[in-house]
Amino acid sequence: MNYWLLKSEPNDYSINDLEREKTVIWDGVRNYQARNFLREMQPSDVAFFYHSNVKPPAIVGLARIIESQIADPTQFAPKSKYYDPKATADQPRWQTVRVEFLEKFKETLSLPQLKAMFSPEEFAVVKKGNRLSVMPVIPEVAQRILQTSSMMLK
DNA sequence: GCCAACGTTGGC
DNA sequence: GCCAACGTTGGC
Repeated sequence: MNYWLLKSEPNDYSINDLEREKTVIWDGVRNYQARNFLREMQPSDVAFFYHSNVKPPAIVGLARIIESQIADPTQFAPKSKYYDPKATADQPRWQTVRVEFLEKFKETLSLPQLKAMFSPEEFAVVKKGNRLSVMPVIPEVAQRILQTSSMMLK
């Protein structure tokens, strides 16, 4: 089982949206490095849900990957801003996953807190200028985040 | 709102 | 294949 981090601007799609909808196809990723990570995801993997472009940016909860290797439907939709004319049903260019809501942290873990806990080498999200919206999380980092968030429940 | 740090595009 | 120009992300 692997851990991941998924960024989303809450104005666009927040953890509350996921909690309400239960599951969602993580569509609209149009960066090759991020897509390659999406292709590696397997059902039962766990993703940290990160809110970007807000004050403060923070990890706000957990989601689980429940279906992998989904062709991102927006690539076939001419009216979508994510439409890709080079994609065909036979040869989709953008694969993604379906995630389900797991939990919302009682206390979120802000970017300043994450910077205090982790080096840029062990956790890329704290690296200055990092723009990647999908990234792996090494087990040591995942465990420390989970421990910290469960401690804050008390 | 600013701007650093990218990723992409396209001319050559 | 190089790289300048441009566009986007996202922290601050």
